[in-house]
Amino acid sequence: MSRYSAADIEPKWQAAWDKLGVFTAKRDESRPKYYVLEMFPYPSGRIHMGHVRNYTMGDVVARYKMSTGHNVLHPMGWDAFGMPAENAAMAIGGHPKDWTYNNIADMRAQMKPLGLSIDWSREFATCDPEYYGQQQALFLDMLDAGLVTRKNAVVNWDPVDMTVLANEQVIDGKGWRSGADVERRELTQWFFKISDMAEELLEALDGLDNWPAKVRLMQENWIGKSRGLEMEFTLSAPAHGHDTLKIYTTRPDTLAGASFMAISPDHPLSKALESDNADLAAFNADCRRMDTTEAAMEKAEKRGFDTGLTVRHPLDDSRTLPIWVANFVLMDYGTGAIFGCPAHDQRDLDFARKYDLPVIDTFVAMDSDARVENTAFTPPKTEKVRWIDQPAGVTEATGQEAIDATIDWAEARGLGQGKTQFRLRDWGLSRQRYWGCPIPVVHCADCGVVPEKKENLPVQLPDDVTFYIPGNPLDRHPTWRDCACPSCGKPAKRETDTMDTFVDSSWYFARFTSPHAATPTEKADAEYWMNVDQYIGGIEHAILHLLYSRFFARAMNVTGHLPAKSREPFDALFTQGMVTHEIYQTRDAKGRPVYHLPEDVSDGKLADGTEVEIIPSAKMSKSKKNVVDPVSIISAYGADTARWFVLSDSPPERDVEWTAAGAEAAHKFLTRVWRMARELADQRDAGVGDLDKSLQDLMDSMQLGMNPLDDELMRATHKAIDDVTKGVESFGFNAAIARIYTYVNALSKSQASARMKWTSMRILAQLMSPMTPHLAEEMWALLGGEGLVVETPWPTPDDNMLRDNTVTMPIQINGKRRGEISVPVDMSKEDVEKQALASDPVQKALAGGTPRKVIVVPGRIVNVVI
RNA sequence: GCGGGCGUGAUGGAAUGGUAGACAUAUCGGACUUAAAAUCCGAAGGGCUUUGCCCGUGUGGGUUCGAGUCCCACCGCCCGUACCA
Repeated sequence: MSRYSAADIEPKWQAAWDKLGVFTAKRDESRPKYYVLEMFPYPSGRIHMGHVRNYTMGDVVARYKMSTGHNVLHPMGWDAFGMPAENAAMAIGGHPKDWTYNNIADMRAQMKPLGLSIDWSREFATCDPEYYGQQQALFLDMLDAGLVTRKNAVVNWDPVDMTVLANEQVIDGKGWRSGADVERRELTQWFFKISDMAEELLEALDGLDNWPAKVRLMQENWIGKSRGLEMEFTLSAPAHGHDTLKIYTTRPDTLAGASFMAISPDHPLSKALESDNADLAAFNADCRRMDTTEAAMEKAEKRGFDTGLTVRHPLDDSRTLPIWVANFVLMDYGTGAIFGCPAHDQRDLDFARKYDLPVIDTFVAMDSDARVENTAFTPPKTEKVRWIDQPAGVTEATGQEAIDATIDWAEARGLGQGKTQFRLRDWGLSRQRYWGCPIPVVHCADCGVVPEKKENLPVQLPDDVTFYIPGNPLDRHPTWRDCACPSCGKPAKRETDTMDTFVDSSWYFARFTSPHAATPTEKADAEYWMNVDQYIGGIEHAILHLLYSRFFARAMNVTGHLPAKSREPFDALFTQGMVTHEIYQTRDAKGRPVYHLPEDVSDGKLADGTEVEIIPSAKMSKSKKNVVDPVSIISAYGADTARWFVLSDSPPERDVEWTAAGAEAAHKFLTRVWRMARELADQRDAGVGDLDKSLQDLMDSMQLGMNPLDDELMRATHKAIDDVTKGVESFGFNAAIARIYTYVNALSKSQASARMKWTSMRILAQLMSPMTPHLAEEMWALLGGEGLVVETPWPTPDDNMLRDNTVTMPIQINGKRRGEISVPVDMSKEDVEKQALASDPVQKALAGGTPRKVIVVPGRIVNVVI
């Protein structure tokens, strides 16, 4: 071979790894285990660059850990249930099952050429009956343990298609197919009682030291613990059997500033009033004609309806407050009723101005008497303020102090109770869809809702279903629902709801430890392999997937399927950024955007010379025509180039922009490295000198009398090992790669002996092996390395080789760089100061005077203040 | 709306509160070549009155001997917002 050919190299080494089974994970108590996991993909049919980046990062970690003596588990599977399969069946015909398994086969075939160190023997798809049957067993155990409940919840209902819509299927309040106005409809649904674990899920965040702080913060805010006051207001006159209105507030300190009450359209009082108030009924109906997302609710115009009812103000019997129905009050949170304090809440203020309600200040800033006009006064709860009217008698205090005092005050007088509230709601898992895990329960006329017997699992999806009409095919299947009641044996009907696909992805990491066991997990395997030492995935999963998985791990511990140490299943988490690409866009006659494929654009112009508008760094999407297909990159340059590029150009947690030039450059670099190895190998073949087995051997034999050029390269090699190791261990892959570039530049310029260069080149192969494993094996083999790189221990640097004798220190005058001095590393602070003061720029600036202050940061900098 | 994050040369980016721009791309110059490609070597933030000085990390303030980094406000983009996965 006379030039670098990935097409020849890559399949060869993949076959070599397969033959030895180096990636097959086996329990081995004698070695420390390391479980590295990337979030498994949805089988859309094509892998994309985001997958390449995600799995390459995991592969770097896995291969590095392998080389440091760990027994590595690195599995792969498919998050295979979900709506796209049903949508495909509706759009193009066929069956979700065929579509899904075909996609999996395609994606596996696209993924394998990447040369990932995956144990494919553990592969499974969540739509395998073997997997979802165990998920049903888990569900039954959780039901038994009291972790599951049934209650009502609202869904998006499409009245034309007669079907439940997902939030993403509701566009501007209308169904995506029918275009009909979507309605909120209440259904009885299954829930996991995740809110029972809110406190623990919150507190345990503290222990997740190796998770990004931002993810812990997002989860903390999502769980949303707050302490407030629950209290009752007395209605001036009872209405529809209600004589009090129970509210929950996190700001009881502002009670004196209450100027109206607001209740949810779904509040029992609001519903009761509908019967004799047609206008209110119409208002409520209008409020319910909105999709169910929080964003839509919050962004909608704030509207209210005056019920005409009033309550008495608890602080002053002579004051009455009107009760309004307001579209921004959620029935799900607190009691579905609040008091409005316009002076200290912007939303309440906007509402008060709109409907001409009073604004009553209860506190002002320490240094100002300014009253609220059109901006509510909402200082942080930690800021001290002056109170005008405070029930608990507080005069000067922070908001938080006033809240605490008011809760105590209200409890002492029997006006209300302090209450800790969580924002986190129970996890509704019912889905009215076919392509999901059937919920294994039976509805019996006599016995009610009965769990299916474990020996009847899996409750399998029927294959003979059609998708010509919307709705759940399980519902309309002629026979599938029919079954015997597990309790009394009489004819009964199966539940037709299936599980949220988040359930599937909430325990797959545990299943990988024994993917084909007859129980959800196998004790010894779970005990050995858990926890996941390093989990890698997108930041978009920061809340739901990760929170649900944390809940599931606890539930699996409660039900005996995971050890207690796995209640937190992911020891370390890394969230990686997206792969983006420029969009090339022109406009049609009507000014609408027209998108163009990258290959149709050169020098910012189309073939016919039309200038294109370039939109940088956009998420890859088919409709914008800016998708780069990994398969074509691999066939053009090879997997190592693709892997090298996605790691090199951006820090892993940030987005990386795919550019053709960048890919080209990555390939050129790998070619250059290969050529250097080839040339050295040719010299060896010509019989110049002997090879040493390792860097250590070389050092031992050359330590004395080494020539300066060898010494220089030796030091560069040790520094490269040190820096690359640190980079890989800290997810600084781009920095590690930059360091490899520097090292290669030094190596190619070096005039050191052939022996030294051979050894350095082999070290280079090792340092590159986690990122470009095929090229590394090839170099290793060319240079006479023993065995495979993948099985060779990672090199360790010698501390003596990392130390420099002198250091260059910049000299600042008043914080601006004015010169530098070179001093021995271990020179004392005093001597460094003397040298710095004696230097030309300082002497010049001092002009005979004395400095006001001299700061010496050893090994770093000297700052002279004049 | 709310919660979280990000913003540095032409471009991707580097920088434990301590020399801003490592490394790479694009560009320019040189070597090699009949020529080109490839390869190798080199230059380069902007400006000026160029022994040196000024400006410069989205914008405006602040803390510090010293701020890309910490604090406050604002602008823009991205992620999430509970039935997309």
